[in-house]
Amino acid sequence: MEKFSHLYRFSQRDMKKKNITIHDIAKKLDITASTVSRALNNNPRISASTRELVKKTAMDLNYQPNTMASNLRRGKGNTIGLIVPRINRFFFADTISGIESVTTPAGFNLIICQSNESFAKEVENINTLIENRVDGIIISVSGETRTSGHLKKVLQNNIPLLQYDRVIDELDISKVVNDNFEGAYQATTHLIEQGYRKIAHLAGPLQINIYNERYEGFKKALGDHKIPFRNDLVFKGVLTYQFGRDLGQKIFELEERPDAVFSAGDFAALGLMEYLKDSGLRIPNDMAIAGFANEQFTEYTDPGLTTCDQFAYEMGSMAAKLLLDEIGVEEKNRLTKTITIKPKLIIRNSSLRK
Amino acid sequence: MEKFSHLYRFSQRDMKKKNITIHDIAKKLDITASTVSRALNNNPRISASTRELVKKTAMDLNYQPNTMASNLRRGKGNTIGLIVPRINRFFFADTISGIESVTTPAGFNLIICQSNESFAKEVENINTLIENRVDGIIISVSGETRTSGHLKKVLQNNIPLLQYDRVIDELDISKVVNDNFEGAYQATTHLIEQGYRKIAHLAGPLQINIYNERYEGFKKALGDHKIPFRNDLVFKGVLTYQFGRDLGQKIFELEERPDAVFSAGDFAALGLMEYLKDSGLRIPNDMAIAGFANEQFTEYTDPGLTTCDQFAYEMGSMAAKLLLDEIGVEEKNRLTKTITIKPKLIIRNSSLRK
DNA sequence: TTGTAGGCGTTATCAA
DNA sequence: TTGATAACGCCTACAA
Repeated sequence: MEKFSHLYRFSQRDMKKKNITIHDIAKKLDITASTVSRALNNNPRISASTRELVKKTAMDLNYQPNTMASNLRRGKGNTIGLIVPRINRFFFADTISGIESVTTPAGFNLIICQSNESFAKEVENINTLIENRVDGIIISVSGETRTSGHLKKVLQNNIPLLQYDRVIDELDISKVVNDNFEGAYQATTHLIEQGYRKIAHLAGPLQINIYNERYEGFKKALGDHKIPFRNDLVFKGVLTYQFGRDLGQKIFELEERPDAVFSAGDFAALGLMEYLKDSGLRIPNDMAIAGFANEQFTEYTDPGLTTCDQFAYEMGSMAAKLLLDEIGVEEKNRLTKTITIKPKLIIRNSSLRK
Repeated sequence: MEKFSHLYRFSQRDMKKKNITIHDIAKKLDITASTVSRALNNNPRISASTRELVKKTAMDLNYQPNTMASNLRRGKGNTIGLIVPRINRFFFADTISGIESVTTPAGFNLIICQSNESFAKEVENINTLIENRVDGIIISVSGETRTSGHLKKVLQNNIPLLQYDRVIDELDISKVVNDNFEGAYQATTHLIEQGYRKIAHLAGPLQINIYNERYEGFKKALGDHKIPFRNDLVFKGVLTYQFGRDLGQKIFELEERPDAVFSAGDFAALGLMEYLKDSGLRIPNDMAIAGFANEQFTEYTDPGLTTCDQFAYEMGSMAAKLLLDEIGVEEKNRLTKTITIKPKLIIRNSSLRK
């Protein structure tokens, strides 16, 4: 019997565990909740003495403000929603880091969702964020996303929306993007300047803007240097390591091999390079290779892989700053801005003729 | 004048833009808000017909449930807080991905904070999450964290807390960890079995549990194979690429060089390997190298780097599942569980004697 | 099956 | 400078 009563006491205590509210503080100090609220929020219309007293009491009672209540009352939650295709891609992880470095100090929470490159999941994510009444949304769209109805819904709900990296162009909203065209142009030009003339291109899905832009930059660079564009040297697919390896075989067996390859992604470039190395070709002497994204590993491959750095962390922090700016401004006064970040060509030995 | 009045209309409309509530739906259908609430929440105590009607009307009116209100009323926000040292480390990015893959389908939002390896920032993060009344917190502590007062505060607030990877041991709470001891033991044993006898160790800060465990595993493996432990072959520091390079020089110039090195981190292992290669040593013939973490690049270095995979994604998803389990259980009935995941030794050419 | 009523904890407005 | 009051939108006993 003894031990049961003891259990009972415990469960009683658990049930009763109530959070301290501003009313508790008010009661203790014999003032009203409004005063407590004002004191805690550093409202100027309050005497310094009560402010201090309230704060001290709050500490003593181990008071924790209830953000949910405050959110409801003020009609906003100081939260930014973020949707990315995948968190564990280095580029996106880096952008997230940059975003967080801005949002948290500014007093915003960051809710992160990943679409896993699925349009349906992205729509779900959007709905969740709208229901949570986030103060703004930053998105880099999934590989499947072609339409923007779900994004328009965000705007209809009067939530500032900002796109970055992968964007849908039909929307009149701010964005932070990489100058993919310029990056591809530079990389291709670099290959040409190194003396390569028969240059192939591994292209990502051209419906995704970034890959299309890189493709166009590639073509432009050829044209500007009077090198005929050859469609048979463009290979399209999802730019994975395996895709690169498979293409390596195809390219290796070509009657008339290209002397250089510009891949719109580093993983495919790597797969390609490894296959060719395994097949006995020397990089870059027999074939030069350049990638895109400056993935972490590109520095450590043998030879080092020439690629384009996208300043991911900076893209993230700029996107966050831009969004916070928009949140602070009346909708009708918002300007549509596009920040384009110029990528930097990182030249390594995979393309450098000795 | 014409255009001003038109502007005025717009601003009027903006001011008035009110969100649809369950009361609006109720009014339109001439029923009460409670009924609407029940219909929307699939409460069984309601007729199928009204349920459908309500849902249809909600759609028509473009109703968005107000999660903040619902949260306040129910006293919980369906939110999980996550604190990691850095989002843009591949290991953590991967764990986050795993966590998200569990929390979102379960209907929880994920608020992510990074401590940037700073204890002060970690304390701030904790406070924010407590104020937000998150339903649970998952944390991997910063490199500076030695005390657990801030974590105890979480428990005092009756918020389930779970540690993973880097943990503070003085707390009686569940955790998901890597078997660092075992991983290090395996890696070292592998080197010994390959015939190496004079094995050095690059150790991380030993105050951080994971590095200490790896250090102990290393020592144990030596002992079990009757190889004397030599303190002068243990090098401590923060395991960056540069640290590895610098140590490469030091080790290269040693009168009596080790014939193998086990590094508690991949980046330092890489720096070391590059320095030694540049100095003309052949890996693994002149010196074998093994790392820890299975960073993405380890597969692509030349030679490939032997390392330990930690199943980061799985660690994340297990941590999330475990936490959600605890959230569903009364505090007094919660069990303290430790899930230890055995790492997998990935043997590559950096340690494989031909 | 539906309605009534009250409150979650906070803050804004008005009044004193 | 402080107090009284109401409302943010939703959910849930309890009543009908």
